Amino acid sequence: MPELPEVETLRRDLSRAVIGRRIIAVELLRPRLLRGTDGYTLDDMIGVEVQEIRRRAKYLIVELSNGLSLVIHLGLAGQIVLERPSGEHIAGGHPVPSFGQPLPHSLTSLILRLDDGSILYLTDIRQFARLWLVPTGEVAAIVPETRLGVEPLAPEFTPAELASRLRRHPHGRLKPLLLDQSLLAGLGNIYVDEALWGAGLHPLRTVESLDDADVGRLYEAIKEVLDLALTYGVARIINGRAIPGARLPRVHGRAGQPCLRCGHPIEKLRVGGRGTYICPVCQPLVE
DNA sequence: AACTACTCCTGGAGGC
DNA sequence: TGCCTCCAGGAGTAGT
Repeated sequence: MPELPEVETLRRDLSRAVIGRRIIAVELLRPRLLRGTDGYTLDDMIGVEVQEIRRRAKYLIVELSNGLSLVIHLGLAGQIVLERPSGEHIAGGHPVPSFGQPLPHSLTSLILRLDDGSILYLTDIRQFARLWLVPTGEVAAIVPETRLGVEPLAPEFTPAELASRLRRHPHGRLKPLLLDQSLLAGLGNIYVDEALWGAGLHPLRTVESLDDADVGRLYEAIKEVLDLALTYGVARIINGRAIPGARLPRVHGRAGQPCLRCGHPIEKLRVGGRGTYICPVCQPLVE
């Protein structure tokens, strides 16, 4: 569930707390989390300063002062919580286990201790998160530009760019294409549903059925949902169910509840094996 | 090119 | 209460 807005929010929140801090201890409780070290070990992070935290697609890249980078992908249900000495918690990623619950949890995979007394916990109830420690110059081997498309927050992402990328797949359907990280990097199941609802487009629409106005609305809807999530807070969903009270989600996880635009009940379908939520009135399937 | 199925994994929900 | 099955889903791979 951590998609671009969750990872970007975490990047921003962690950056203000850990940049300039030194790592004083590393505990890897679930060794399978670590997928590649290029011959280094996690102990090579000890005594080293955090210089920068970057994001590409759904990857977090923690650049260290010794020329290494810790690359983190939270997978389906990875969560990071930083406990600061003040008692403040900085938390992001999957909301289960609940933020604020005592840590470490039985599924906590990694613990980093920092020189100001902060402790960072990576907890992952589905064990699909992945970690790599590699020279910063070789991060591209883990986060390959050849397999990652345009960043929706970057200036290169324009209506023309979206149209050009979609038009390479005239027979492709919208939802699988928007989930394809090599086309557009960072959207996942939830925000794709939100964007398609915003644009009034059915997830099974083919690219060739879209006119320029449709693509323009889709572009604006993607920008809008990312802006909502980054400004007012990420979508709140646990085990596929929307948690009421936030601005997002507006459609995902709301099966049976009224569409916020027209009142018709939201329907759930499966598209490409993924649970998909639509308003059948606002998002008609036309070819 | 487009699609499906399968793998990794665990916890929560719902059926009976 | 308690088993059992299904589902959640990012990403990679294999097969059609």
